[in-house]
Amino acid sequence: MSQQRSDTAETGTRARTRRAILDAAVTVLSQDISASLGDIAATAGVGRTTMHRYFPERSDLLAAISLDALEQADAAATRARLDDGPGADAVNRLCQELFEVGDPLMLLFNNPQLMTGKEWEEESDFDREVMRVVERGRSDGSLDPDLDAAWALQVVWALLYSAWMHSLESGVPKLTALSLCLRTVDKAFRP
Amino acid sequence: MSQQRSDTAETGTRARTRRAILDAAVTVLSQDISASLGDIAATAGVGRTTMHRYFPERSDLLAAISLDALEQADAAATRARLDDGPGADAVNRLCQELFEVGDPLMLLFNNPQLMTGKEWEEESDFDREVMRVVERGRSDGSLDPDLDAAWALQVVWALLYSAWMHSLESGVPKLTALSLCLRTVDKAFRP
DNA sequence: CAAAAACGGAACATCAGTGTTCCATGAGAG
DNA sequence: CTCTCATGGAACACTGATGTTCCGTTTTTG
Repeated sequence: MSQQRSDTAETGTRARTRRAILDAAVTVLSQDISASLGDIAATAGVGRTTMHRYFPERSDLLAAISLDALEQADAAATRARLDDGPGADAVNRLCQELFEVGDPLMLLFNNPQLMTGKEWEEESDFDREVMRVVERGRSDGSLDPDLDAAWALQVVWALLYSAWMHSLESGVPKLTALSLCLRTVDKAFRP
Repeated sequence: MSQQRSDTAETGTRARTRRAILDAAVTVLSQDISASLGDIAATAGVGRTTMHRYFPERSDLLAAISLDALEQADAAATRARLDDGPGADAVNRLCQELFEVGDPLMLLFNNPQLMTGKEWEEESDFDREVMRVVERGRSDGSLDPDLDAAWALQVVWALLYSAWMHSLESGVPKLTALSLCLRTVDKAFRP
C-alpha cells in the first residue's frame, strides 16, 4: 500500500492505460456499437485480459465512456464562460467548444441507450445550464423571444451532429463545417 | 405454380405477413439495434421460423428495412411535389411529408451502418433531388443564396430528428414539434 | 370439400462474445 | 539489483443468438 488508489486518483501507468482503453472504445464503438471487447482491446493495444481488469464487464466500460463524455461536455461548457456577455454569444462559444469534443459526443448522440446512468436522470446539470443561457439570451434580446429552451437544446446538438457528419461525408474541412454550423445556429436563433 | 411470385409481386397473405414483420422490426430495432430476431418475431406476432422464411438471414431483414425506408422517403418526396412553386415552399412541404414517415427514418438516421446497400452508393437519387430543390430555391430568391445544398440536406435531416426526439423526450405533441421544426428550417434557410 | 400454401413450435448444431482463472514475462520504483 | 505492479496470452466454461430441419396444424384458395 505504497499509495492509496481508492477513487479516481489513479496516476501514472494505470491512468494512461485506462485512458487508452477509453479512447479506443470511443473510436471503435462510434463505428459499431456492437463491436466486441476484443476489437476494442486490440485497437487500444492492450490485452483483453487487461481490459477486464479495468472494466470487469461491458456495462462498466460503457458507463465509464458515458461519464467521461459528460465530463468533457461540462469542461467545454466551463471554457465557454456561459455567464459572460450576451446569451447569443455564449451559445456561439459553447458550440465551438462542444465541436472540439467531437467523437465522444457523436457516440452518445447516436446511442441514447448509453445515457441511462444515474448521472443522466431527468435532465442533466449540463442541459439545465444550457437552457438557462438560452433564456438569458431571450431576456437580453440577443435570441428569438419565441425560442423554446428545450427545443433550442435539441437543435444545438442536432446541428453539431450535422457539422460532424458533413465533415465526414462531404470531406469538408472541420473548420468549414463548424463555420456552417455556427452560422446556421445564429440564423435559427436570432430574433 | 398457380401464380408466379418471382419478384416483388407478392400479394395477399404473404404481403401482409411481410409487412407485419417489417413494421415490427422497425419498432423493435428503433429501441435497440441489437435486438434479437426472436424479439422481432414476437412483436410481429409471428413464429421465428416464419420470419426465417421471409428473411433467411438477419442481414436480409436489415436490407429490406433499409430499402423500404428509402421507398417511403421517395414516396414522401413525390407527395411533396418538389417541382411546384418556390423552392422554400417545396422544402417546407418535403419536411412535412418526411415527418410523417417518422420511425423508419429515425432508425436509419441513428444507424448509418444500415445505409450500406447498393442503393445507397454515393448519393442516393433522393439526396440529389432534394439538393436540386435547394438550388432552385437559391435561384428564385426564396432561400439564402449562400446556402450550401449538401449542408442544407444535413440540416433538414437533423432538424427532423430533433423534432422527433423533442416530441419523444419532452412529451410535446407531434404537431407542435413539427411546427417548431418547420419554423426553424425556415429561419435557417431564409435569405 | 380438398389440395396447396402458410404457419408455429420443438429440437438441434453451431458460433461468437463474454467473463474467469492461471501463469509467465516485462517494466518501473525503491 | 530486487521486489512489486502491470501486463499478455492461453485455456476454459457459459451464454444467448442464429440458422436449419422436421412435422403437425391452420388458413387460404380453387
